[in-house]
Amino acid sequence: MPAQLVPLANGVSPPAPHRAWANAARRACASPAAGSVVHFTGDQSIYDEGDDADAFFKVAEGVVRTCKFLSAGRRQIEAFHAAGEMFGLEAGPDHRLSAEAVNDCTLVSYRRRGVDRLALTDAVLSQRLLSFAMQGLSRSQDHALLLGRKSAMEKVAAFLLEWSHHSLGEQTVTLAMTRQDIADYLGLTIETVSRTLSHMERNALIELSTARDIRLIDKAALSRLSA
Amino acid sequence: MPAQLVPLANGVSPPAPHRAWANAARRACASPAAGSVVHFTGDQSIYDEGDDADAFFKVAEGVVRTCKFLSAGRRQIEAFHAAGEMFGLEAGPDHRLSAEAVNDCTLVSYRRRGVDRLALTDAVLSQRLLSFAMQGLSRSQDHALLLGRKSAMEKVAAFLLEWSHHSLGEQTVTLAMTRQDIADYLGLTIETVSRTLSHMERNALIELSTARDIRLIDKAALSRLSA
DNA sequence: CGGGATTTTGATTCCAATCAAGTCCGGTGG
DNA sequence: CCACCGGACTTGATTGGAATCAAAATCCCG
Repeated sequence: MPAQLVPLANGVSPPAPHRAWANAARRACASPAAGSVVHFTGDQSIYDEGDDADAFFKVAEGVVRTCKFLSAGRRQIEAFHAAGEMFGLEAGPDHRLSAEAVNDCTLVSYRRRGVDRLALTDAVLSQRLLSFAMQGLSRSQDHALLLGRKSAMEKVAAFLLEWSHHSLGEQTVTLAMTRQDIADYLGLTIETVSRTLSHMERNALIELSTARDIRLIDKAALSRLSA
Repeated sequence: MPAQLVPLANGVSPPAPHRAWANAARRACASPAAGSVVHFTGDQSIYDEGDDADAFFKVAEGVVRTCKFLSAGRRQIEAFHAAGEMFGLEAGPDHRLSAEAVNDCTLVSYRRRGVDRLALTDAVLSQRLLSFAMQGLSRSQDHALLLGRKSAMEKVAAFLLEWSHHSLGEQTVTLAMTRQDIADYLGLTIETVSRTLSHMERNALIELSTARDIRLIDKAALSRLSA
């Protein structure tokens, strides 16, 4: 069976769901601007910091985290990537972050060299790559502001609002990640994340339907809190 | 007198020193890939967050800080830019950060639209822009790790080592910025920065010749501390 | 049900922030 | 030249917010 080839789409619209192609589909593509579908299960490593950056990815289903590690098991999650988002494109020869599946996910893998080559002649693709990089930069800068200058309450509020955009109804946020993931994204501990959420619930800002399903009762107040 | 036009150089090599051209030189350029020379004095604003991003800059002399502001006067410095470094290039229509002169500095200003247009036909320029953006992204991600997961001691050690690369002899770091700038870059307070430096001096890791001239006595130890 | 992982809650500690004086320059003018 | 001024920096005392240590509760998933 030939691997399904997926074109490098224009926008970041959520792609149609893909079915479980064999992992062997990876790298089976011929056209440099087409990707092959790959699957990862929860907590599986996609690539590690320092790995050869010969491929980059677009999320079709699921959520991916990109992160860096420090001594003593400290981890900083740089970003979560949901359906439609790309990650893993590098300027240098190797990956500067690790990438792991937060939950079971379907990705489209693109070969880096092919895209590099194509970009030399395709100005529109070039523009799109630059735009992708600049958006990532902007996101990372907002994240730095959060990490460097916001309180635990502000961090958690900002996180909830950020993720409300990824949930269908913007009233209920369904979190794919654990408290540890959230803590490592916000530069906090799991206990502080949990306490802060409890505190928000006591103050009727949110409702913890389950630990992973959070209803945002008072978005305006959260918004005020997040800055 | 015609404004001096400065080509968008290939690398990030420190450019030859420029003399004080009139501020009127700004935007007087004809070729889209040439820039005009501009001057700013210490603490002067170059542009503010939200300003129209019609120009971006390369530092010829001096140091520039790019930063974001939060309520209650909180500030996060995203980066310091020294000679040879570019800043202010945006994906969207406006600047996402503010930029201010740390000390008196000489910049080369490039018009954004011109470069955009040129990039459509010049693949090499395109590549260079992408590379620039990706380097910024990488830097910002390292910064996020520092802000989210490092102790005060680790932050200051990392900062000193980072800035030793900008000093002529890598033994003595001459700081262009105040303790407040350092604090806002590292997500600390001035007192903590000062205390941490004093502590490092007591432990014979550094020597504070003056407050702004720091001799790195034991770089290996600093390096160990910074991770 | 049962059992492990995840999450919450509680008690305590600790690092960095805050509050509060000093000290050290670098520049200015007498 | 030197005394003085003001901003930048340092140091000290105390507080406070989040981390750590510890334990219970809850949620899954078989």
